[in-house]
Amino acid sequence: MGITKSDSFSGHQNKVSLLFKALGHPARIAILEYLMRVDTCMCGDIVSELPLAQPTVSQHLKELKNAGIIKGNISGNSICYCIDEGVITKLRDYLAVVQNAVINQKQNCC
Amino acid sequence: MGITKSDSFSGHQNKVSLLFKALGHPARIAILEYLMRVDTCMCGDIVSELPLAQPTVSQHLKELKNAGIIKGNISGNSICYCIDEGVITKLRDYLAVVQNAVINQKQNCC
DNA sequence: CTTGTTTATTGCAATATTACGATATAGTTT
DNA sequence: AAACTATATCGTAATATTGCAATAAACAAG
Repeated sequence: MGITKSDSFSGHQNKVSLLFKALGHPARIAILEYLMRVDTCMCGDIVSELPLAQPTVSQHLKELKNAGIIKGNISGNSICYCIDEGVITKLRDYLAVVQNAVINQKQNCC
Repeated sequence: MGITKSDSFSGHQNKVSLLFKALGHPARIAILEYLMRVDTCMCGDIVSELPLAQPTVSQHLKELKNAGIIKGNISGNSICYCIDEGVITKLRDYLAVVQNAVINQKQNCC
């Protein structure tokens, strides 16, 4: 019913899916890639880099922050955003486990 | 407006976000982890493993299949599902690029 | 061909997400 | 303090997602 039955799944499964979900929108990937590209954390104008209105960008930033994918420090009257490497590592490690499990499967009929 | 402005983003950004989005639900993570655990591709009953009704599971399987994360082969009157390792690798590689970019940033003020 | 088993599709209700205008808040500058 | 800049929040409309009952479709077994 549009309501996700979070209670029916493990805490681990919920946590992992929330991280992936945060990356599941092109605007948020664009933000991530912009933060990569600027070669430092970005203290300032992310809005002008994206084809979206300021409140929409603010909302996407909030979701990335809530998921822990980016961090934001107040710096004067602007905000300094950067990617939290730890979470990226966590996701990489998770996918490594998945990949290893698949590789080591005794049968692979597909 | 609930409509994602896909046209405003690059094809790459849309593709990546669709992969992450497919993993952005605990039921789909549970399916992935079940497929890992059974130590082979699962030819049969995934429904009984999940706390969801059969049509709901079928829908989640369809989304994983559409995203290319799992493959399904017909095998008699049941279906054989397994994880597509290639896509997992693709996501790992993407996250590795992100991680390296962050590590090599000249300044990291956060 | 009928029955049972497994998976997919349809239709719909409930909730979530996306987007943005308007407005608020916080800080800086003059 | 007034004006300006940057970001957040509120309210709301449009669309998407989630979940399931009912039903269909595809195949196997008797």
